[in-house]
Amino acid sequence: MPLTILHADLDAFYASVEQLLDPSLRGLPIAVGGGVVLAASYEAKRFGVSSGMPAARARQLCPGLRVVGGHVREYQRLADLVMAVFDEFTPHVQRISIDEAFLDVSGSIHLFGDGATIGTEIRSRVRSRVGLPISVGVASTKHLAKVASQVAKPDGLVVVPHGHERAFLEPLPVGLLWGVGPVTEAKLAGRGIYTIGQMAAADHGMLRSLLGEAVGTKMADLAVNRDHRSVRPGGRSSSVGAQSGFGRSTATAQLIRAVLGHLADRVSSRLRASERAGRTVTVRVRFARAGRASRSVTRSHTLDDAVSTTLTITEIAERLVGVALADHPDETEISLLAISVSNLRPQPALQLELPVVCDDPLRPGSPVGAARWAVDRSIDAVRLKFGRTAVGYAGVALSPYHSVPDEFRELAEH
DNA sequence: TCTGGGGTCCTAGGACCC
DNA sequence: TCTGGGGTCCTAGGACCC
Repeated sequence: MPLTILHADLDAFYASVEQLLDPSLRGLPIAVGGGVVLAASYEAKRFGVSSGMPAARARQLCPGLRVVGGHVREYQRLADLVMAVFDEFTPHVQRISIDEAFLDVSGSIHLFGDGATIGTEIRSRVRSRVGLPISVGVASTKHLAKVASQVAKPDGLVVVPHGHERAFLEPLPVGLLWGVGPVTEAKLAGRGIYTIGQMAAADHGMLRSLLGEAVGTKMADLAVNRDHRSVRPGGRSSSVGAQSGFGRSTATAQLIRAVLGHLADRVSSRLRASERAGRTVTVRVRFARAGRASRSVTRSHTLDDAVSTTLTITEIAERLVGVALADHPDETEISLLAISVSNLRPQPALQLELPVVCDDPLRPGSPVGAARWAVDRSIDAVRLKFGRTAVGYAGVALSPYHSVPDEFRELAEH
């Protein structure tokens, strides 16, 4: 028996929430974001406005565009309500971002009806209870369900009947395949491949040499709807990171320290909140030079022990940025810094009190690490009670380098 | 107009071990 | 002494997704 997989995806999510909260925005072209567009309503998309675009550019394309601020808390709350609707049909729900999920309803059909019936009912409940439009794709594999939901947008349902998968895929552009972006699309176009059908007919060896072993094999499989991935509930991220863009600036020690301090604070407090720590610290530096495309480099360091203390991560990051700058002596201006911690493992709060875990990885045997744990735990506790801005490290909390308000940063979290 | 921020996965070379 | 193969880990970069 073929499986029945649904992919459910809220339409223009942030923009739809804003229109839900403020009825005067309904039917109007709107964009959510500050300097850049995080989401555009369908009315705005018709003018060519898309996410990731600078707001100034979006206004040029769409003169009547309303740019609205983000109701960050509402996004999370409403998305969670939608996910709760999914749970009513099956426990096999895999959330893949704030606003979309896969559902394996194969075992629910005898209770609720076939995939089309369940998809229709989900759309109806989300509309009536939450008030948001949602598109649903129904198919026998995850990948095809995802393609179907894209075809269904906006506010639609597309069912791909079993046995008709390849006929459905054949005429569609390769860009609809999950994993095909601008670069891959251009490479395929160079071989005269524009549709999924053309890709299915292409020589597999050629695809692998053109796109690389893994991507080539995957594409050859997807084009003929070979997709054996199952819907897996849960799953935590395998890295935690933060970045900050601040416009072209001279790379002074003060700037670097202030930005890294702030980033390390965000990353480490999130690590501790999820009771995790990581062994690998990675920094990214984006160089900015007038009249030339910016480029970024990364430097990473893997420690013997996992860390999650603010000051330790700050110090490692500072050292790594120093290495990156030393490797590029001709670059004097930077426009972005990022810190990411990976190689994560559980670190229960209880363990934090143990001296052996508190060892300072930069200076093994040093009691400094233990003191840092205590300070971080205290800061976490105060913030839990009085809010993030109540307390922090001097020079971090007072730093002027906060180009984007923290609420906006949290848009992309989770 | 190269703009924001938070992620995943893949590739390729080198070190190291068996 | 040289040769071979396989596996794992680390590092840097890049494509892609929301």
